Amino acid sequence: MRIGELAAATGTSTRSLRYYEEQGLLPTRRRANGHRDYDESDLRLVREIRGLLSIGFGLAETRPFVDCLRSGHASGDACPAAVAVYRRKLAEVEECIERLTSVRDHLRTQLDRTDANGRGPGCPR
Amino acid sequence: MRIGELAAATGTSTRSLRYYEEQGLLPTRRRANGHRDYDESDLRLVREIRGLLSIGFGLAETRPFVDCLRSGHASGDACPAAVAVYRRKLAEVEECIERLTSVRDHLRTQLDRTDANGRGPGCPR
DNA sequence: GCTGGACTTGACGTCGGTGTCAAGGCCTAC
DNA sequence: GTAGGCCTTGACACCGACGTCAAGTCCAGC
Repeated sequence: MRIGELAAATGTSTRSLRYYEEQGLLPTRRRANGHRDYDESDLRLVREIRGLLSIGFGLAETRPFVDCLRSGHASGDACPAAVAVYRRKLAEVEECIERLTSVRDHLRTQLDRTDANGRGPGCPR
Repeated sequence: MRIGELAAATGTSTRSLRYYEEQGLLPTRRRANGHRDYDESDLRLVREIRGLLSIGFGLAETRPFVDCLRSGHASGDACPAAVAVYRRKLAEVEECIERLTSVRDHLRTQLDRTDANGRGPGCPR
């Protein structure tokens, strides 16, 4: 499989795939003519990466999952390092939710207050 | 008040203040020697900006609040344009909370499974 | 043999809010 | 007069995940 096919199969771009390779997430197998060559296992790697990115992981955080797959495990989260990242991410997400919730409450309070006050004249738009 | 004093008074940096000015958020008053000159009203402007930034507003989104203050209103959110930004931000934040909540639930599920099985179902998505 | 599409590497652009450096002007104290 | 602290403008660096352009290589089809 060439890079364009892999990109199409995973819904990403060749640029991204080269970037993942540059970051050490994808292997560098080449054909005789220098073109990159991929197989089914690489397809799984890219799907794992894209899945994690889509839910807010950083590229670096996908490494344990990718390593896990490449070391022969059936799923990327079968390894302790990956599970640890899951836990860390969960804590991060929970903290973010908390922060946003308090911001939300703050915004609601402000809106209630300005609704009560009415509007001032001569405001810039 | 010179720029260094304003920076100290607002807990920010001179670099940031010059940037705000560059973005049209702060006035450009100068002394005879070319140094920037600030007063109490500018202090309020910067405090408004920093407060909004700290709860996740972008600098551009602070503009209506700053304009509102500069047009003589006692508070930055006294003007319709500012209230509109509040509403928009509230919607954004709420959507973000929703997304993160579903990610959180997803992560928890994954963790439960790996805890139970020693292996997860594969690519999360 | 030629066209054109897919591939290669390399490098710069993006976005936001700064940090930081450079080279110089101003002002006060000693 | 000089040290040094604050000010000035200008410009590059950063982070992340790419987009995009450039110039050249490879290969299949006609």
